[in-house]
Amino acid sequence: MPRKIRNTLALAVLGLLLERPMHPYEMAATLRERHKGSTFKINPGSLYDTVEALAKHRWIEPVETVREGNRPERTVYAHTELGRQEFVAWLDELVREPVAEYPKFVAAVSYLGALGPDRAADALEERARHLAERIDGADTALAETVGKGAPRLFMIEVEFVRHAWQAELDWARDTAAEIRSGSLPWPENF
Amino acid sequence: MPRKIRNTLALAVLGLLLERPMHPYEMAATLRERHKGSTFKINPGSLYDTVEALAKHRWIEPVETVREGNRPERTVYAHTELGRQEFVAWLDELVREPVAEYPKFVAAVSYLGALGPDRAADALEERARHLAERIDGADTALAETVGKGAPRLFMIEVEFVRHAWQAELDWARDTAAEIRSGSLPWPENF
DNA sequence: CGCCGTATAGTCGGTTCCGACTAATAGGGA
DNA sequence: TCCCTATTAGTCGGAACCGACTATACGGCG
Repeated sequence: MPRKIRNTLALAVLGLLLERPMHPYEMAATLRERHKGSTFKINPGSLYDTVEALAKHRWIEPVETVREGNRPERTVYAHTELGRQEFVAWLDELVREPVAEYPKFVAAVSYLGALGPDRAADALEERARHLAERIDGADTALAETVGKGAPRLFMIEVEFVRHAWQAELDWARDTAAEIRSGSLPWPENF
Repeated sequence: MPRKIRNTLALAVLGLLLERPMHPYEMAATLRERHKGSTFKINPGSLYDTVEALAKHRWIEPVETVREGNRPERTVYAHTELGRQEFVAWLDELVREPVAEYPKFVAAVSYLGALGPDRAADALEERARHLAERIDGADTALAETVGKGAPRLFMIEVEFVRHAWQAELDWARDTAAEIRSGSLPWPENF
């Protein structure tokens, strides 16, 4: 039987609840505060759906419903023992086994020919510039975090995406250069 | 106004119809034949939905409904001029502008700490082995295609994913080594 | 002290996506 | 010739996902 919950936002929720009980809105705020907005797609609708699904499977449980001042009620959740176990097992699996992900860029590259050589090279060079900016942003975020004395492990995924972006940038530049130089020949039927 | 159709399968459909008219089932078969099954997620349900959406927006049009022998009716579609234009514009945009994609591995890495150092290093090393296999597979596919005299451009996206996998593999091995050597310190609270 | 922008907290309806299932035919072997 | 399997072609109901929208409260400023 495949895993019952696939949305990775559930992973974020579990991770947070392992620290301490929280209500959904607080989860979203905490994730954003920690720069996790680019790791997880934090959409209110998805978040509440996910929390509900986790509760249904008993990976988390509502622990109290508080009302502070006259603000709307908030349901605070905590992880269960089952949730803690599933979290680690899921994590382990996600790291061990690469899964197919169909990124949009790959789809586009597969029809690169349709742009014609000049436009394709232009587009790749522009992408390279955008990637360079993002890499700068990642470096800044990393330096800032290390500066505040936080352990590297807290931003390890940023190190990874930085590495991945660098590789993509290199490929984009090299491929653009190959197109410009003519060493990547362009067939007629495009 | 954002793009009306986001599913990249629509890109594949348009790309095929620019070659010649086809019916949906034939599109799926053709894509699989060309090893595009790892670039596009070809699911029958999604495919028929996508074709319908494309027709609704007049990017493609039904050109005939044939019945061969006693087989069920098949609706053959062709691209429209609007479809051809949108295809190229969309392609251009997808190549130029990196978009956030939230891959599962990044999500998992962001909680790598929860695995503990030994298990994390194990998991990363296993991933590296899986990636090495995939890279071999990509090399085989590339060699085969070039051997058949097909232009490199037809498999350019395979060159890209091969490059991306290699970068991921390098990172996984390096990070595992850093964990093993203790140069990536592990905080207590995990 | 009334007004406005921002933060808090979440709802809801629609679209998209998925994959198990259906159904018919062609081809091959016993 | 009859059955079995593979191939052809597509349907359908439900799960997942999204993001615009709602509603209240707080704090500062003129």
